[in-house]
Amino acid sequence: MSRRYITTAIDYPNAAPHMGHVLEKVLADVCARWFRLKGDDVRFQIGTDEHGTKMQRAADKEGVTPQELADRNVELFTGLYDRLQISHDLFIRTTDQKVHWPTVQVIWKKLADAGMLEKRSYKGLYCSGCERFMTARDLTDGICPNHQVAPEEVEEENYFFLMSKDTENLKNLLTKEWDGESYRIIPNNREKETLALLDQGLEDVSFSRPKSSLDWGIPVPEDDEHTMYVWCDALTNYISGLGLFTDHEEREWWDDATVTHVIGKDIARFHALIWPSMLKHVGVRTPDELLIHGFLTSEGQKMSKSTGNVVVPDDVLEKFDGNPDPIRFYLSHEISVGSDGDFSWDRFEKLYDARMRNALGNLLNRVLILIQKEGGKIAIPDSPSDTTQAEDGWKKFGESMDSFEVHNGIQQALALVDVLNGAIDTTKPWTLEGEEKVTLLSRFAESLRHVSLMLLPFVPQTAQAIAKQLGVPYAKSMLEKDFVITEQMKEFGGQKDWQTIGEPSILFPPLS
RNA sequence: CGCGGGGUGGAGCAGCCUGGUAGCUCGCGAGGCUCAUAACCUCGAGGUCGCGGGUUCGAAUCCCGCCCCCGCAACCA
Repeated sequence: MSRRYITTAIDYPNAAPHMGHVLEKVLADVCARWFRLKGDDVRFQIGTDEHGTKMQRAADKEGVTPQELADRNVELFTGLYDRLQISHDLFIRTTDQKVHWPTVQVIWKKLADAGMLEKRSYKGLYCSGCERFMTARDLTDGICPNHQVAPEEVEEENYFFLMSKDTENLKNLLTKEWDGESYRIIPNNREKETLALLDQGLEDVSFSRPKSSLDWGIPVPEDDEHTMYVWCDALTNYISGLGLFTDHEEREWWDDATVTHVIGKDIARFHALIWPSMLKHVGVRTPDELLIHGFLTSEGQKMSKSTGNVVVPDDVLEKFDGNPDPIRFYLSHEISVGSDGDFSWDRFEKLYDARMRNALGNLLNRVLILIQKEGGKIAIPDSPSDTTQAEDGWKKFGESMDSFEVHNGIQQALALVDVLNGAIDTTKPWTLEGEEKVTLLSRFAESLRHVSLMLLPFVPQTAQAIAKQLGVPYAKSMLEKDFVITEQMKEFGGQKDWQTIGEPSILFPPLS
């Protein structure tokens, strides 16, 4: 058995969560659930990054304190993730002074002791209207588009993290190894992109702001005049959640686990470069895998408030009376891991109808009703061809899932559904009688049991509903975190204590 | 010459790393079945895999050049 630590990016709660947040959490949750199901010891962490000027400004605008804003908005995230049945073990908040801050401050001190932090003056173009430094791209003809004024050149003191020292090391870490450690980027088309960053050369990174320009954050240890900027604060959540460098360390989840960070392409550079560099200089090993997902468009267009095409996740849930599985299914099935994808209501409804309702739900129903008419008994015959197919199916499925090609995994499960629907028409069980009929139908039911197990990481509730209708004895414990898909369960006819079916019912109702 | 991503039948995508009969979902046409949620199955139409060149016995896949879309991932969480 192996240990796995899976994390997502921590979300910035200056506004309500959108589909992009959901994509990432569902992807990570599918992975976490899969590894649990195969028997790994899994710890899964998500959270919120609550500091910074954006939060400060959003709070000022509303006339509340940043903490009040954070407390209020964080509930939008935790509530949504509960409704989506994200199976995290810890939700970490960067404003948590007990869980998060102590580790961060130790990290800072260790980086300082290692000679990796240096106070320098930073010169930039500051717009007093925006209250922030502007980059060349922010400006139109050198003028702030929001305030129609030219920003002034301002100089301030920052602590810089001397990352440029690690350029070669990081390249080695990502391509070969650094001190025997390697950090793999998944999928490999993202690897190329990230490595290109290295070729551009690495610059040192600003790690702090004067307190006068950034107050809402973690104070720099032993320097009252400065507040930590996002990197040291936010990235550290991955180990502060494990209590590293405190008296309640759970270090086995880092040192003796496969560590996988699930993040979006926008923050790949920080996770691929700054984070491992920080870790090395505080004497903590680097993570193992960086799983980078793409962005979602909405109806083929970039999601933005001005376009008005931002999809509110709760609207999607509401369409299905709070059932999280349709959206979990859509995101898993339609978006290739790592690629950009699109959310379209039309596509979403069609997929629900065609795949979930017609292919899967209807198959379950037709099989169960036929069995019910024969008395509801299950009698799975020995069948070498079925046995081989089950073995091959699980092998392929496992390979897809293990390599994080989860879209292939769910599609394989659905491909099996198609095969079964076809086989029913060919074998016409309704024309048979007696034992012949029961054994044939039992084979279909048994195949559906396998489908249900394969769907379990993606659509847990649905997978359990299928197993319950099938009457599989383990059905009631399927959603528990210690439920494991055993070798026996993966065998065709391996569930010896399964005798009768349950009560058939409509798995997915039609859309109104 | 900023950096990336993409261009595959009507629509949306997979395949490309590790060359070898072009695959999936939706849509369309014609049959079939009647167990089932007006569902299901079969067959069919529809593609010079952006363009040009190269490597190869063989290229959607590898190499070179070009065209067209999209993103910003430059201290933006």
